Order: sequence, then C-alpha cells, then structure tokens
Amino acid sequence: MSKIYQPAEAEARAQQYWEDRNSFRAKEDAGREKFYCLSMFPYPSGRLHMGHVRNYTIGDVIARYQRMKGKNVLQPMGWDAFGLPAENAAIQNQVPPAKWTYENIRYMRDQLKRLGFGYDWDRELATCHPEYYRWEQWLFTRLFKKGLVYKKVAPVNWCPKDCTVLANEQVVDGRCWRCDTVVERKEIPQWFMKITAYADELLDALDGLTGWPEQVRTMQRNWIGRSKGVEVHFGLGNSEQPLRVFTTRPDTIMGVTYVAVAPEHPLAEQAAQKNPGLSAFIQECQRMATSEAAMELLEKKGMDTGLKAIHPVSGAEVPVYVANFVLMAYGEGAVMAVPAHDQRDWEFAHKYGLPITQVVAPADGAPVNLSEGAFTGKGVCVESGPFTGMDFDQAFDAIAVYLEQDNKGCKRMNYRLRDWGVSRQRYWGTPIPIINCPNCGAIPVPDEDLPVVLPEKVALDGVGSPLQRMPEFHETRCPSCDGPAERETDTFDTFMESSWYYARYAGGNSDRSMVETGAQYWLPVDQYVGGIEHAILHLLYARFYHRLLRDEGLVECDEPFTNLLTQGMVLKDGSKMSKSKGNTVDPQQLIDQYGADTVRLFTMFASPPKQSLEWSAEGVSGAHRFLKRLWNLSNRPEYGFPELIDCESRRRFLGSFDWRHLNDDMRKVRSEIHGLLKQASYDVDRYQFNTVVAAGMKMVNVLSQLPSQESLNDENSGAVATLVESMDILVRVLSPIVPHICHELWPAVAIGIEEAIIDTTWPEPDATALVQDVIELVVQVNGKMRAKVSVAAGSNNEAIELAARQDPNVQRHIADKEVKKVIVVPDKLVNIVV
RNA sequence: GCGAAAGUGGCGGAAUUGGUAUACGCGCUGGCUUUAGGUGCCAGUGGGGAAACCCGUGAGAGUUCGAGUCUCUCCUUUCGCACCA
Repeated sequence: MSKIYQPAEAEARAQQYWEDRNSFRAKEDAGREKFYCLSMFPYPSGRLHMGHVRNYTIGDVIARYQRMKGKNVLQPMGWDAFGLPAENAAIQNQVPPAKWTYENIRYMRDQLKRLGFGYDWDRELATCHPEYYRWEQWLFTRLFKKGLVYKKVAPVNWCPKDCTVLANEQVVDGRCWRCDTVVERKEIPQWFMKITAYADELLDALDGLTGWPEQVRTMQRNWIGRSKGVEVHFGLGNSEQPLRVFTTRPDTIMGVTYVAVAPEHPLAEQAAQKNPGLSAFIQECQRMATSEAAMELLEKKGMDTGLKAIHPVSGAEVPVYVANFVLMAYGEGAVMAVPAHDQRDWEFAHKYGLPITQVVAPADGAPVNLSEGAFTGKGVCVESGPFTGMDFDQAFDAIAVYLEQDNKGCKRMNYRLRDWGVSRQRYWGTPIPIINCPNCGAIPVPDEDLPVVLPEKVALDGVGSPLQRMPEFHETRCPSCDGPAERETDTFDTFMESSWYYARYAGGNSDRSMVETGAQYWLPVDQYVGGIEHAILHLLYARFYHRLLRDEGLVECDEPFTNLLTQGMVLKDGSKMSKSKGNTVDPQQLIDQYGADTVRLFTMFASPPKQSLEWSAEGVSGAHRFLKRLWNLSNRPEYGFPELIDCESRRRFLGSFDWRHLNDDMRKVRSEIHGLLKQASYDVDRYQFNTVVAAGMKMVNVLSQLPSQESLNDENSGAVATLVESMDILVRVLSPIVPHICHELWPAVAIGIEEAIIDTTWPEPDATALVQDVIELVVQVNGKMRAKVSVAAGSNNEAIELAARQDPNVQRHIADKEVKKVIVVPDKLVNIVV
C-alpha cells in the first residue's frame, strides 16, 4: 500500500476488482431477502451534472448499505434516451439524433463507472433501442383492444413557418423559439390513454403509500383533483340539448341568477355567429389564454350571449354569459353562478349588474352582509322552496334526488385529471404502432410485425417530421384488408418509456416478453431516489402504467415504488445550479482533480439527502483532506506489525484478546468508538448520511490522538487491539460512502477476514463496550446548568442527589434558598428546583 | 388565495422520546514543523463581561422542574398548485 493517498490508482484498482468478480450482478434468490434500489435514470444530455452525482451517490450508498445488512441487492442503470434535445442538437450540428444519443451514453456511462456506482450493467437499457420500445408498442396494441386508448382531436402549438408542432417549452411569449413566428393553435387527431379510468384507484392508493413524502402524495391528490358534486342541466328553450354544469354546492342552486360558459364552449361559439361583438370578445379571450404569464392577473370579464337558460327547479329564465375565467377543460366548461355564495360570482354580478339572491344562512344565525361580499360558508338553506331549512348534506341529497327524478341532473364525481395525450408530432421517439386504412380506420400493427422500427439514418432540418418525408416508412398495407394504408408518423410522449423501465430492469432484457417472470422477485422497487420535479407527471404515469402491466398479468403488485426519497437541489450561491444561470460545476473536473471518493464524500457530508445542497469548493477540499487523514491513519505501525500483517495472525491476536484487560484509557477509547458506531448505525438507517460521515470523522479524531505503538508486547497489546478493532469498524462504516479508499485500506485493517470489504457486513456495536462504570451527570439549578458530577453507574437517586448537592458551585446557588423539588433523570441530569 | 416545508454561529449543518444548544466540517485567528509554497500538525473561535455571571435557536405568548424540540398568534423565506365551479 502506498504511503501517499493516490485516489486515481486506488479507485481504478477497486473498480477493476468489482468488474472482474461481477460484484454487482444481481441474481434472483428466493431464499434471500431482496432489496431493489433504483435511482431515476438520466437523459443522455452529454455529461453528468452535480444533480446526477448527488442522486446516484445517495442511491449507491443505500444499495451498498443494504448489501452489508445482508440483503440481495439489485441496483440497475439505463438511459431515458428519446427526447427533444437530441433533435435540437441534430438540427444545430447536422448529426443524426441516434448518433448523438449513443455518443452521449458512452461518455456518461464511463463517468458513472468512474464514480464507482455499484450497478448491474448486464441489465442496462436504453429506451431508444427497438428491443425496449417494441414492448411499449406491443402493450399499446393490447390496450387498443381493451379500449384503454382512443383517438380524438386535440389542440397543439403550431408554427406555420416551420410547419411543425411545438412543445410548450418551445413557445416563448406566444412565439416560436426558433423563428419568432406567432404560434397558432391547431386541432389535430391524437392518441390518448385512459388514465381517468384509474383515477379513483390512483387516488385511493395514495393513502397506503406511507413510504412516500407527504408532499408528493398531496401533490398527486391535488393533481387528480376528485370532487364530489352534482351535474345540473339547464334547459335552453328551443334546443333539445340542455346546458350542463357541474357544481360542488348544489345546496345553493336556488340562488342561481345567471350561468357562465367558457369562451370555447359550443354554446358561446354558436351565439357568436350572430353577434360580432361576442365573437370579438371570444377571440380576445383566446388570445389572452395563450400568454400564460398574464393568466393570474387577468381581469374577470364577461359578455351576455342574449341566450336564456331555464332553471331546473324554479323554471325561471336566467341569462347566459361568456366569461373568461370559465375553463373549458374543467367540469362541463360551464358554471351555474350563485353571487350570494361565491366570491368570484359576486364580483362578476356586481360588475355586470346581475341580481344577488341569498339562499343560505349561517347555522348560528349570524347576520350576513351581502353588500360587502359573498357568504361562502356552509349553513342552512333559506328562501329555497322545498329545500328551505335543510343543512348542506340534506340539501345536497334532496336536490340531487329532485334533479334525478326530473332527469335534469345527477350526483357524480368530477376530476381535474385529464386523459393522457401521448401523441407527439416529433421524430426522435417510439413510433405509434397504428396503421390508418381508408377503409378499416385505425388498425393496430399485428404482433408479428412489431417492432415498428424508427429509422435512425435521417437528416433533420426543423421543418416537420422526417418520417413524413419517408414513404418507405409510412407507406404500408392495411393488416386487415391488405389495401394501401398509411402508418402513423407521430411518436409517443417520452414519459411512456420512463413509466415502465423499472419493471424492465427487474425482468432482464428478455426478447420473449415485456416483463419476464423473474421480475416478480424484485418488484416492487424498495427504494426509489430522484428529484422532486417528477413528483406529479413521471410518478403518476408510472403508477398508472404499473396498473396497466398488472391488469395485463405482467406484474403482481399494485404499486411500483414502496419508498420514495426526493433529494434536494444542488445550489451555488444560493440558487439552483443550472446551465441557464451559468453557475454549474462540472463533476468531471472534480473527479479528475480529487477522485470519485472525494466527490461522493462531499455530496454526502454537506447536507442530508432531502435538503438542498450548497456547493462549496472549500468543502470539497475539506472532504479530500479527511480522506488523506484516513489514509495516513492506516499507515501507522500498528496495522503493519510483522506479527499482525496477515489476516490469520490478526484473527489469532484479536480472537484471544480479553477486552476486560483493557486499561481505563483504552476502555474509554473503545467505548467512544462503539458509541459512535451506534450513532452511525442509527443515522444510516434513516438515510442521514451527513452525520454518518461526522461519526467517521470523530473516530478518526479519536484514533489520531492515540500514541503510535512501534512494537507489540504484553504492555501495549490492549492499545493495539483497540486500534485494530476501531479501524476495522471505521472502514466498514465509511465503505458505502467512499468505497474505493475503503477497498484499498481493508486488507491492512481487516480483522481476520480474507474477503474484500464489498462482501463484508455492517458492524454491530459491542454492548459491553458501551457500559460505563462512572457516569457524568449534568446538574441544573432551576433548569440552568451549574455543574457536572461523576457518579458510579447504578447509583440510586438519593446518592445522585447527594453528590449533586455537594458540588461547590451547586451549593452556592442553593445556599440560602429552600429546595422545593429535585428531579433526577437516570444517566442524564439532576435538576434542583429552589 | 390554497397546500407543504423551513427559519439555529461568519458559512454548510448537528441535537433520537422535551433534558449540557451550536456536534462534525468549512472559514477565521494565533502558534509549531529548516514550511519554497496554496502542505501538515497544535490551540482558539456564539455575543457581552476583569470575573462571578448574564444573554442567546425568526418575533411574541403559553404548557413544563426544564422548550431549538410541544401549543397558540404573528413575521419571513422557499417550493408546489393556482380563475377547479
């Protein structure tokens, strides 16, 4: 072993060792408890950033720790390889997206290997490989047959100059990011997945996800947005079709004085045909809606359509308004307005001089002043005909029953969640496995013709999708009638690929099925680690997809991820590290300068995983300094005695050593080390790795201060035994965090173990080492610390109290006062109240 | 507006069930080592005070023998959702 810490060499040796022995290859073993540890796979953007390093270090520390606890660990890695940046790079650099992506993967894979993450590379996958996405296409055709996918016309952002569809993030202030042309809304047919069919299950199961942060569960609950209410039908005179609205407050129905519809509502568009003023207003609303920034400040405006709606209970006529705050995408795109009991309706009514009719009064009889604002609380119905006197629940049911009998409405749930639009008018993605036949309609590609392979040799110019210019791709024959037909040239949303990769890892890269049966051993994922930015979309889609796989008989459990850890952001100078802010730090430079262990140690020590991490160059060099101290510590003669140099001698020496023969000094050292081990074990279990590192640093501090033993004899055998045992513990405790240096130091410090540290266990504190003969107690007078006293372990309260009272400083504070009470907390403190 | 989390030295952060506030590290100060150095080691480092001691975890109150921790009110910051009918 070198005298000087040389991380580059040590790390290469450790990594070579793991690779030669396939240390991280995971095999199903029904006799062993499994642990599936997964970090969110990266988009191969080019180079790892600090966020990746932090994410993957957290995952790796957990995986290595679980392995030391005896679990059979699976930790895979792969590439979320489809996506827009590859197309952008292709346009800028004239490189096909596939080539760009594969080059990035190669570079980033090397970076991950240099960081020493314990991945089972045999299970590596890239979502752009046909062997992967073919199963996504296969599942889609199954779902098509089940009716869980459907096609409908939906709006997209369209750039008329580039003739291309833009993603939301490519629309900047309503203009195309490339050519600055004003973006239009265009309605085109797109595929949707019926996630709403699983809305109730996805919502209800959140209660059982106790291993997830409450914040994420709340965000998903809000996103699904289930609300219980009543659908109410307002008659429209001459029309057969009533105007439908959804309300969560049917108890206020008798206070409806107008109804309001969204600008995109068919009724609004119909009325606008005969009303140029209304038409202009609707166009204005739609223009405003595209510039998202203005949304929140938007003035609430409306316009009377001139139409009248008939109240389903009273039969009264109420005006129909178009209002810019009514959302077409929520509920029925129309609302019944009750100005007396809804603040927004109240303001609108004031602005347009509409009547305000109170129909609910506070249950306690408190007065209501409707000239100042709406009364929005729940109470008792008043002036409400047959419903007068009812409370909210009674009125809710009675009105629902009344409407149902009259066929003018019904109770129902409403959801904020929409079905998942999965069509993307882009090239670099999974081709949608559908053939459009003029005679037969949309026909799924038959199993034997899968996968529909995406051509990789293409040139992109940013105008439209190259697939549309490739007849050899899109010209085909109908699988049903064999007539000429057109293949879909749209591709899937890339969230499709990331919704099931965890299951694919578990089943291996099988060409026989989407998820091989071996996956049942590994699933669900025991620990998922990733960024909070995926709290809703990715994690909700994955939960949905998992249920699709379950209902297809491919997986057995209901949820994909048992425990979720969302790591904090990496900050520099108080704000998030990002390319756009130009405050990034390239981890590769740090690895080159200090080695992987220093980078891993810094990211683990600077803050606990869930909190944000403040970048600090000094912190990195501090981490490196610690590793050098650790290295130097194992260069002390104790670990290189001729008598101890091989494991067998070490085992004999330690095995025959009787810890009861330690002198007081060494007994204290050993007690400290085992106390720190206990602390570290507690903290590593709760994933608070910064204090695990702190415990390791304290161990180094304790051991560094001990005098070196230049030879072994009867007098110093206790000191040597303590040092050797302590070093064994220290290296094990640090090994999940800084595995390379620990691998290298292990042969020098291990007690009688021939195997490498990767195959050893987490140490257990020796209970007898923690027992103290003399206990130091804090003595307080009136809750303020005044002294410390030492008493023999097991002293009774009287003895402790006596010792405390005898302390001179304590006596000064209680001298002329009456002692009212004495509280003794065993092994901790005495509080004398005067 | 709604929801969530968080406010502790110069900085990152610790304090497990209420029980020595500021562990560990960074930075800073002084010293040592024939130290070329940006290396290494040792000591000190919340504020006030000569000291005894007093003050101190965003502000204020409360519970308690004892509160960073529990309760209430308020302030600030960050994040998420946001015209949701």
